[in-house]
Amino acid sequence: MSETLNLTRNQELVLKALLHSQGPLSAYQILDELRGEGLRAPLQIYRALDKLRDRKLVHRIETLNAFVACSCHADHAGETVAFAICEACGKVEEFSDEALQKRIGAWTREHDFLPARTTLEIKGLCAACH
Amino acid sequence: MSETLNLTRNQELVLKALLHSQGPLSAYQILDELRGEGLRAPLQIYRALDKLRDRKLVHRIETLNAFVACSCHADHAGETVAFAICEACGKVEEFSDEALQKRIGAWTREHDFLPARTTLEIKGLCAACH
DNA sequence: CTCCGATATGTTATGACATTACATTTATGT
DNA sequence: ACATAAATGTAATGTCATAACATATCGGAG
Ligand SMILES: [Zn+2]
Ligand SMILES: [Zn+2]
Ligand SMILES: [Zn+2]
Ligand SMILES: [Zn+2]
Repeated sequence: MSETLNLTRNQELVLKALLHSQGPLSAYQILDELRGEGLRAPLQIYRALDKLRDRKLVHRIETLNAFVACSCHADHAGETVAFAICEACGKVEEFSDEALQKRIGAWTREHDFLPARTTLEIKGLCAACH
Repeated sequence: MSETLNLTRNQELVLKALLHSQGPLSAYQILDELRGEGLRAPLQIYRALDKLRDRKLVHRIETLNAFVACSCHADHAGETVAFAICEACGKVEEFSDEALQKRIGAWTREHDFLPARTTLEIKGLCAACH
């Protein structure tokens, strides 16, 4: 699977670290996990993350300064991706809500604002934690 | 006006710095503006910001690591506050959309997620910049 | 008024997150 | 084989935020 993605060694290592994690990881946490593989500097992680984010294989959680592997079931074409973040167990659920996007689109049209990227992060307690 | 808010000296200085600014300011930018008033350390700014944020007089823009004075026309009671951020001129428009909140509420109910705080930031170009 | 607890302040040091700059290596297409 | 673009390695630095501790100010109970 990763083979078909033509990832470089560093990119593949970073992606696997995120896939194996239960929750979001900071760049420095990823680095610590990959020191055994020979990675030493933060920049090696950030560069891999940048490429993975370009390809929507990884997302950044702005409110946590951390990263998650994409768990999208559908495609990312033009979608606004949102996250529900449990403050108890740390799990992050990625989702994309059609109606929500429509509402955001309605606001931007009404206010003549040309949107480029939308960040939507909801913090609270997941079903298992309340 | 600020007098009726019973702000301390540092809080009032920080709030005024944000009110006089055209766009969001980082804590360190605020500090630089207030060195003339005798402030020297980042913590003095962060402490004032914390109090101002508690009282919803200031909001943090997560995607910019920066802060803005509240420009809310209505009250903040239970509202989700959102921001439209112009990437050309830097202006930030604060808003609160009832329908949007309803949609977010619908998603969280459907997924049995108990929301605490929502962050919604839209980056793009404002009416004046496109 | 005096004491006391709560809140705010001042200062230094440190921790956490991210990028610049530059040299080197590896992949790709002609 | 060569030229070019992409990726990597490394060190230093920049930016954002908090910990720890000492001091000062405010406000109410006695
Ligand atoms: Zn995704
Ligand atoms: Zn949970
Ligand atoms: Zn506001
Ligand atoms: Zn603009």
